[in-house]
Amino acid sequence: MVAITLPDGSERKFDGPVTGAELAADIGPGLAKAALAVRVDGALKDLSAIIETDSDVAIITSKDDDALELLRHDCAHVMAEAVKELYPDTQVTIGPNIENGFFYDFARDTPFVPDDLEKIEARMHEIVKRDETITREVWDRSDAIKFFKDAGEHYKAEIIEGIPGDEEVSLYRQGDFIDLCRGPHLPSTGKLGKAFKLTKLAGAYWRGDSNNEMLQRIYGTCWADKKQLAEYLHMLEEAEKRDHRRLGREMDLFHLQDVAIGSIFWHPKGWTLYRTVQEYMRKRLEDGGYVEVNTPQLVDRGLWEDSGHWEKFRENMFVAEVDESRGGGETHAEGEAIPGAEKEAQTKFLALKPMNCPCHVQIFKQGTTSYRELPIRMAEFGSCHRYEPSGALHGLMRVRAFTQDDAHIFCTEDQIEAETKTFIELLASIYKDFGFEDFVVKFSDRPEVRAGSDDVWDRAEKALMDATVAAGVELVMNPGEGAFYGPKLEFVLRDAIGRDWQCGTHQVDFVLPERLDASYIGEDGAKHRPVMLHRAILGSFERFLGILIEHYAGKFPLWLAPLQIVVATITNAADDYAAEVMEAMEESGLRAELDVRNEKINYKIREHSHAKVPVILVVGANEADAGTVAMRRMGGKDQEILALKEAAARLRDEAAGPLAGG
RNA sequence: GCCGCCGUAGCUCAGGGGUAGAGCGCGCCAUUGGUAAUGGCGAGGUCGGAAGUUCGAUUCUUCCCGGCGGCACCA
Repeated sequence: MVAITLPDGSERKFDGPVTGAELAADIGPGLAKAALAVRVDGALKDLSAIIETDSDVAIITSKDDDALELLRHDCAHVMAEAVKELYPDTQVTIGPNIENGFFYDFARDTPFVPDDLEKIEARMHEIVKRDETITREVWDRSDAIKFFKDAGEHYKAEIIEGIPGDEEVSLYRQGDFIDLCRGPHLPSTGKLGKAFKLTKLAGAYWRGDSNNEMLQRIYGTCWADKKQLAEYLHMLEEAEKRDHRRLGREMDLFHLQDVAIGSIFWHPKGWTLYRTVQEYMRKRLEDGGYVEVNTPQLVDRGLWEDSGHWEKFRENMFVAEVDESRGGGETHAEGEAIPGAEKEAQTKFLALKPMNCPCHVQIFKQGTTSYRELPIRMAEFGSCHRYEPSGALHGLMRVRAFTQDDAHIFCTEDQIEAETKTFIELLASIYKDFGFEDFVVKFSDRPEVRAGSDDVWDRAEKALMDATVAAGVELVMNPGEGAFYGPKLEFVLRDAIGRDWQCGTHQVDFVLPERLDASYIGEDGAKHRPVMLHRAILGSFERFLGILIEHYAGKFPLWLAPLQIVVATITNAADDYAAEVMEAMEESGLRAELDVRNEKINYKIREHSHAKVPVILVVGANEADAGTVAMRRMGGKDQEILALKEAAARLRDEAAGPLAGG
């Protein structure tokens, strides 16, 4: 006797073991048809799975959230089947689900081209139409390895060899296609439906290691019905419109150019935005007890050797070679011959700083520091250069020249927790001011290769963890991803199309103070090592502004908008009054422009709306007579008639932004 | 750095072995118009760069540069 409890609490009894399919049929023919899989005591299983003991069981249909996982994974299998049919010389490797879809990696001598995607997709629809039964088989491991090796599927064989000995080796068969898979799967390919689309083609290294061969990856998206698919595709299109690279051009904020790859040319409007954010940050740091410093761009190799960067970070550094015996002080790229410098050359290497920390330690080391002075929170809007791999460059998000809102907190070990908590609170408050209520915090703990004793790591990790809990922040664990010198927190924001970017960071460092011999005088009169906390909130201005542009889709709140107000006239008769309005705005410290062109008001509204100017003050003869303005907000249809004085006061208050009153 | 795709006017894109075209934008003229497209005229391109094939290359081939999407990288 097997008793099945359904989600609604009702119970069904069977004489013996029963499959999910039988259970569904027992409940009703409609459900039997719609059933895709079962959840038995919390675990998702095939519809054909035999339930032998009393269990809580839910029948999964396409309406369940779980169904998407099944559909997407089946979609990957159907794609692999299609690929094997069309291109038999292809080897299949792995094909997991990802957010919104799936991918499958294939090994093939000739790479796929975009046209192939259409053919594969068409074949996938055929396979769905064939409605092939999907069956699960458990194989003997060595039989499975032999089977795949004989079939020329060396990657699959390698995967099976890696499966732990106590695990079952299960294969799923649909038509002539058979694949190693943990499952579960749909009962047949027909259940997949039509709501899928292959989206992109990419190279990907076998097992994610760049030393391995590159495979061909095909990405796809898959949904429960066509409506969901259409919605998703539409969302992608909309997201593209808020791409910061596109808005940067459309809104005349910045540009990139071959002559300085990976560096930003900031235009007046973009630079206004940048400065607004920077001035805001400066104020918040000041209030937060930071002192601001500025340190050199070009720093002698010796310091980088001492700090360890020359050894660990050399590949990412821009290095200039200088012959100091020459009067001109010319610099040359490393390796380039210096003309006429065979003799007497006194060559020196200088590097553009990729980080600010070693320089900050130099400031810390000037004179002596008492324990009474700690913590010292030393901030710098530090310009850094890193030679990033060409394939990594991405608009403002990944550049070779950037400015961090960097700071190093020199403190005692006892102060780590409190400083961390204070930092997280400051960060959350700042993110909130920029409109980011949600962000992901990752905790990266000790990596395999690390400096410092386990005891020190225990304490550092505990301090970070305790501080995070105290700050009420939820963590995602990122095991083994800490820096070699200490654990770190990463604060991650998301761009318009769902790509994650690390912005804020907070790292505990016991190593650099040691390497650069930083010390303070303790209560006992003896020298002690300070701990360094490396921390940034925005991360880099470039990346953060990229995220900010996408977050607001260019429609900035008043305090951030590069151009806040346009005063637009209806007729020339209002020109003089418009100039008065303009003056009132400027006196209120607002960034305003006057538009007295001989154009229709429709034309002006449309143009400034496209430019995403938050406020348009329309003035015509009526307003001039009454001493008012007609205020129109970005995106709104209605207008508000206000006395000029009141409009100026209200806009001034609003434009003060989050720093208002401070 | 690796794989694939792409590079034609300021922008979006069409075209194609005989030195190029649209829309928007831009300029000029007319229009003084009450809240998201007024009308007319006009300017603007070494078709990413370098070689090669050809009588002739923007078009075909090769290499280089850059961009895009991934992968790898990301103190």
